[in-house]
Amino acid sequence: MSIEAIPKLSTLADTVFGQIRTAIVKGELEPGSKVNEPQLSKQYGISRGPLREALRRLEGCKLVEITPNVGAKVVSLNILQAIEIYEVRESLEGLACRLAASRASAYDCLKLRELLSNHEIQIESENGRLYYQKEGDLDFHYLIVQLSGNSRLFNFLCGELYHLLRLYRMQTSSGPSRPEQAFKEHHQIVDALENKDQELAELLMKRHIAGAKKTLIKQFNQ
Amino acid sequence: MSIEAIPKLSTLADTVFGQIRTAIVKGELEPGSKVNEPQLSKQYGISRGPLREALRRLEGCKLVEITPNVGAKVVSLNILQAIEIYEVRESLEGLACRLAASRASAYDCLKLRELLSNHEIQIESENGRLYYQKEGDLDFHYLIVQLSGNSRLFNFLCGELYHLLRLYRMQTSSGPSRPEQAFKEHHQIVDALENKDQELAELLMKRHIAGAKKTLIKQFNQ
DNA sequence: TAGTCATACATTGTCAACAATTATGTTGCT
DNA sequence: AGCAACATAATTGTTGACAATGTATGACTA
Repeated sequence: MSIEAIPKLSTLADTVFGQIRTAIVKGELEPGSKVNEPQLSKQYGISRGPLREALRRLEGCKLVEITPNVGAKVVSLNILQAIEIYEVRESLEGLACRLAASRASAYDCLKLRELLSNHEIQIESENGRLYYQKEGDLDFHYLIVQLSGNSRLFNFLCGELYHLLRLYRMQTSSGPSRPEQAFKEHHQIVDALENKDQELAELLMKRHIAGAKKTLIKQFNQ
Repeated sequence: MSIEAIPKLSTLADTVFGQIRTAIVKGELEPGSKVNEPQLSKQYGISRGPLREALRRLEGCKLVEITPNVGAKVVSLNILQAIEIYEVRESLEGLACRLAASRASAYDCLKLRELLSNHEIQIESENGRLYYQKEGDLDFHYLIVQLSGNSRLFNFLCGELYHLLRLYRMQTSSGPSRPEQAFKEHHQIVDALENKDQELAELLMKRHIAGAKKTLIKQFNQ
């Protein structure tokens, strides 16, 4: 009984949805640029049908904006929209962190520490810092949202908001800077989780994101 | 220069998206039931292409679940999922209310009072109470979210979560009960908005929704 | 030269047919 | 009777063609 070659698990529209989402978040599709259906469908080797379905899903994720009879264009975020995202983040991740505090096991906390250790190592190397700024930061938040156990929360944050965040960071070529500070705050948050201190966990996470928002605004104002 | 008959403002997929969404929320499409594409497309007088695009949008709103090679089925919410929604609501509407408190004008507050007055009148009549339980309740929350000025918040709450809420209420044929209590709390919230008391506004809204959640759970446990 | 109008082109919207997969029902066997 | 394997039907996935709409080009007029 060997492992059979998995024939096809998902549909064309779904796989291309993921591919285009990655392309947008990585900046391979320029923010604000118009999407040409025949061109893209040729590029991905599919017909326009599945492509349009993928675009509809991307519309739902707010990664493209579709205007009837005109077409889809890749979304472009300005500072105001980024601030809106951070406001929502602050609220929801605060909630996620509070819920996580009430549910996280010792093992979960260990896993978080491991993650942070890896980050620390990577911070100390120069290109590691780059990595941390680029993606690693979100890993931590991703895990906590998972620990919250609220699937609605998870879907919205990890399936939508984080991608928009990545897009904005890419667009402005600005990672979450202040890695040392963030690193300390992350550890404080795990402390609170270990103690199952829900209120403190929520407060620390909200403050953590509020701080990131301030840095964001400061960076913009110069 | 008379008003011309507006030829066609949106696409078929978009209009049908709205129609099906209404049908789902009203219960005309039974929760948990499978969606038959040929049948639905015939029913709405369109072909399967636009219908599938509409279904993809509904998938984004979490109103249908699509399984590859199997099809879409109308979502069905259990009590646990409803609680998850209320948790997210509590957090986000708290935020919305705080933001609204910092932005709402005297005129905005007047409008809110008017809305509540109309509700009060309708509460006193018997079928009015029914109305209030069914939809009217959300009008108030809808307006406050609008006043928050955060479009990301607005899109998520009013474009997604409230529809799911309506679906659950319909599914369990249980409106938000406790209308008198809710009515009082609504007025308290407007008081806070008028005083531009952000913290109080947030606290009251969160407590308001937390109370609704408790009622929800109590109703379920009997 | 600027503005507008008409024509031609490109792109999006829609459809119906075909291919691939899943669900259904029947037959034959133990 | 119950189960397995096959054949059939129904449904989903995908495609290419056609229709409708928007966009760009260029000629014509003031």
